[in-house]
Amino acid sequence: MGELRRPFSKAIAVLRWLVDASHGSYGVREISAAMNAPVTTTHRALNALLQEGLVVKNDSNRYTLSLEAYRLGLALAPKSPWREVCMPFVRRASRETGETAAFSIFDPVRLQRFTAARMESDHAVTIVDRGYWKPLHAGASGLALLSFLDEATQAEVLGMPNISRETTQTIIDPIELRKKMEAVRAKGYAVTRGQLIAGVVGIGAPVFHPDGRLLGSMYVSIPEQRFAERREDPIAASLLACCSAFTNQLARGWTG
Amino acid sequence: MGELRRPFSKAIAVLRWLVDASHGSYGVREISAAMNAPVTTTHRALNALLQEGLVVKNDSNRYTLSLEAYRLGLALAPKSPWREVCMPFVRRASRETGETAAFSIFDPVRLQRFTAARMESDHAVTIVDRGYWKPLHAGASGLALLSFLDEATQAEVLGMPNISRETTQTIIDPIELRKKMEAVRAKGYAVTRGQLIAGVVGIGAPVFHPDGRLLGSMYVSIPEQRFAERREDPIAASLLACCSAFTNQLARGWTG
DNA sequence: TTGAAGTGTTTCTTTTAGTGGAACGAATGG
DNA sequence: CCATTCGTTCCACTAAAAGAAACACTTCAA
Repeated sequence: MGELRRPFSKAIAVLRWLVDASHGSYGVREISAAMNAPVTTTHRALNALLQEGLVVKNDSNRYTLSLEAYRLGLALAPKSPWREVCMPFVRRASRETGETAAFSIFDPVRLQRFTAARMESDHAVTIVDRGYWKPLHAGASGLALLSFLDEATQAEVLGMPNISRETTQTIIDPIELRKKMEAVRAKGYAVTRGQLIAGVVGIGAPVFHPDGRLLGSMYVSIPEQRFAERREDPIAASLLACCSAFTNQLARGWTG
Repeated sequence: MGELRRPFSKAIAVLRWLVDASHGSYGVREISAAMNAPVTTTHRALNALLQEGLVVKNDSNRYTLSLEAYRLGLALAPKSPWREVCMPFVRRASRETGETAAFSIFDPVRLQRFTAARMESDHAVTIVDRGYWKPLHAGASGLALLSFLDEATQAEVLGMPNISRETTQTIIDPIELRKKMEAVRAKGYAVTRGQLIAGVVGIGAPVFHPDGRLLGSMYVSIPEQRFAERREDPIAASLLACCSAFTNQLARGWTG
């Protein structure tokens, strides 16, 4: 009856869930359900986290991330090798386009991306998202990455089980996706409408490491109402300039 | 010969060490030494972390924090319930005093503090520190907390084994410390010179939760050369105003 | 060229503590 | 007041964590 035993994995899964999904306190059974694990195991994992001071239990026996957990986050965030390097370029892109600009990091292991830095525009209406891992097949930022990967990796991504329909505009057919990717490569950047968030136009371009490997993508998000066709060219030009400036800076001394 | 078995604890210790002490890559034996644990155990812990994607192993078999680890930090930091609440007051204190202002959170379990938010002054010379847990017996921020704790807790702190001499100015004699604390209580804030960092004057005042318990302290750090005696009063006044404004804001609806 | 001293990793037996279904006692609520 | 939740404890079972030692590999000096 003995199932696979990986206490560390279980506890980290709980921690990760609390970090990603959370803002508040949760009961054992609630967490257990999310983990898809027996209550006892989750309870034990929570106790381990409790002992390490990463979660706290309040008066009504519900669990929350602890101050120490937040401290670790606060200590880690500024050390992130990415933020400091990409922030100037994100700022520049936002200033030049007048819209919300951001930089997505590509993870060659997960074959996913996440937004590492973002600069909101001054407009009252801006786009918010929550900075978790995102797929490559949907949205300008993802497609700007996917389209410039090598053939083998592209095939791997297209074959992944989580080619999900994020919105009604998401392309999930491999053939159509390949066609779209071809168009992206031809232009040098990706333009999508509401593929990831309904009502949002995205323009994204790849950022390469000087050694040639794909690092991430810079992108701009614009509410559909505010976007006009004629804005595409100048925005894309500005974005591409930022991307190559980024690569150049990396070339001038940074051993990533 | 079987020692205590706590795989989760070991792995978290390694992770924490990497987060706190690190900016770079480390070998197994190096980490093992820092952990004060057998190489094998550390190796296993690293493998667990590796499997969870929290660390990565580079070509020369050295270990570093992974992108995913940084992502967790980036995801966690902005969610910190502290930053968003205290940031406005830190900004105000910095603006009013013209110096670097910060807010320290008091942890009633660890009986330590750490800096949750900081606003640098515009001067060329500013104070930097690294945001880990700090003791209460040294520096204005710590003393502003220690002095306003209840008698029993104070005794516990003074009896702790880590009453360390941070600089030559640190007071470590319990009797002298009590005298200093008495003075702090009388004034309502703490002024220290170089107790934590040589050449830095600190002025700190306690922040209370509306329900009366001690939350943290706001403090200002000034390079000694730039500090004049006559500046103490206005800075302290500004600080105390910020602190009570903070408490008032908490009273107006925040269920900390 | 050799070998001493590093490194990270694997092997191995012992034994602890993780596993999870079931039972428990305290809240909660219709 | 019983039914249903909750978090927690109990328990036999056994997988995996422990850690000394051997291993494979690189480095570097003699």
